[in-house]
Amino acid sequence: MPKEARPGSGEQAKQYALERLRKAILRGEMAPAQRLVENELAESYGVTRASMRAALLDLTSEGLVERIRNRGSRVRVVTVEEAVEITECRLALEGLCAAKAATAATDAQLDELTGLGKAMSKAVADGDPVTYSELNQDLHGLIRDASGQHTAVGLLERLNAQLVRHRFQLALRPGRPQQSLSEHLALIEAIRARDPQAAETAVRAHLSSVIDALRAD
Amino acid sequence: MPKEARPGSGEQAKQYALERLRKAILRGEMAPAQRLVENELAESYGVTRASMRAALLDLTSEGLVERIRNRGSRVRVVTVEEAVEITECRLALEGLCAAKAATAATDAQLDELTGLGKAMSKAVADGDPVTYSELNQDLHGLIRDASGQHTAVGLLERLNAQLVRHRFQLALRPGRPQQSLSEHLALIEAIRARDPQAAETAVRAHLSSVIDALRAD
DNA sequence: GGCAACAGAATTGTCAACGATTCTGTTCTC
DNA sequence: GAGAACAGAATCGTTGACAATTCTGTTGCC
Repeated sequence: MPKEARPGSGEQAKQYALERLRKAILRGEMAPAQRLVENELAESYGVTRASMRAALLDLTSEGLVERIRNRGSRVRVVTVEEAVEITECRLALEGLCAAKAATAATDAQLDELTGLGKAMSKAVADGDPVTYSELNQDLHGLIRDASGQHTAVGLLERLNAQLVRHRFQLALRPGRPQQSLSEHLALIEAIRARDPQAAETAVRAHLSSVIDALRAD
Repeated sequence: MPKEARPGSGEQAKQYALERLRKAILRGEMAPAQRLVENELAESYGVTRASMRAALLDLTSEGLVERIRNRGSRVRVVTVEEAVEITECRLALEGLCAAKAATAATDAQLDELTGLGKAMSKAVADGDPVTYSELNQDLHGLIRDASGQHTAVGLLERLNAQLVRHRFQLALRPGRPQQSLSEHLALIEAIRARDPQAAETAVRAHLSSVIDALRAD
């Protein structure tokens, strides 16, 4: 059997619907505040309404979907104020991860970091904000993995999912990648030097500047 | 109709079952790793299995319950290592909240803080660890409220829920309340002085000492 | 013409029964 | 006597239908 076949019903139908819908939201295919009708989604994904419902409940607890009793589900809209709050939490948690990563990272991970830094520099030099934004994600992800902080990583993934729209807007702002790059390079250096204190400081500086940029919306 | 009546069925049965079970777990009425059978719980709370099931799913995403496909649900056991990780996240997030609270707290909230500090001193002097532990919770809660950080507060509440058992053990350890008290008083002073930096440092010092105590298990 | 009450449609919430999976204790074979 | 295969029980997963709620467009009244 094909391993990515559509589970018409039964099996892990919920899981399938969950990932499809999550991706759709993260890709911005769903307009903000768009109504999510259980029946429609269930039909379009080829699962039963119960599976779809379960998926929506999951996404609600992930903070991607908002649901009102007897009124249905909507794509959650994150205001700028919320985005700032979320980023402040990221600042605290990623600071922790960066500090841990500075001591816990393997040599192979340090090499990966170095490579990412070069790729990011190149993306900025080439004026390619989309690639840069992706590498940016990879960098933060790598640091999280290297930290070994399972709990913090889980929280951060949830927080990040809620920021897609804002992140996208931010990346396309002129001049933003340049500033972001130098902050990231400083962070990479701190981790490579295995200096937890400096790594945490660098993360905080970086995310503070993100917050400023968000507020300038 | 009585406002806390048992919704024999219908109504918001899931909500009812959810809160009952959550309280039971938080109070430690459920043994660690105890099996949670949907039918049994549903009957004992007077709701249908579907409602109970939904409640269990919610608790799973809150991290209080662990569930294995086709094998059922258990009260999640938090190992010492996890407790340490969770507390490290608390350290980061409560540090943020304390700093914000130092600038955002109202005068009334500062008075409340002062009162709590006195009550805590008294509880320690009286050798009453249970009361002290409750006041401790109140203090952290008050600081969270005063911070106005909606996102961080939500994350912290989830993290804290997972620590009940460890928190309980910690509070009964001889000598622990004394050390904890002085750290808390320093924190209160920092917030009353409206010094964000000092407040964050005080929180970090306090939770670091909690981590040390946890590790000494 | 504007506003409130009302019926119909759309949508979600709940339920009870059926089907699938996993565990457990027993039996059969070597 | 030990291990594997097997049947039975327990439990969870899924489905389809029904009930409750909310929204919407219309009608009647002032």
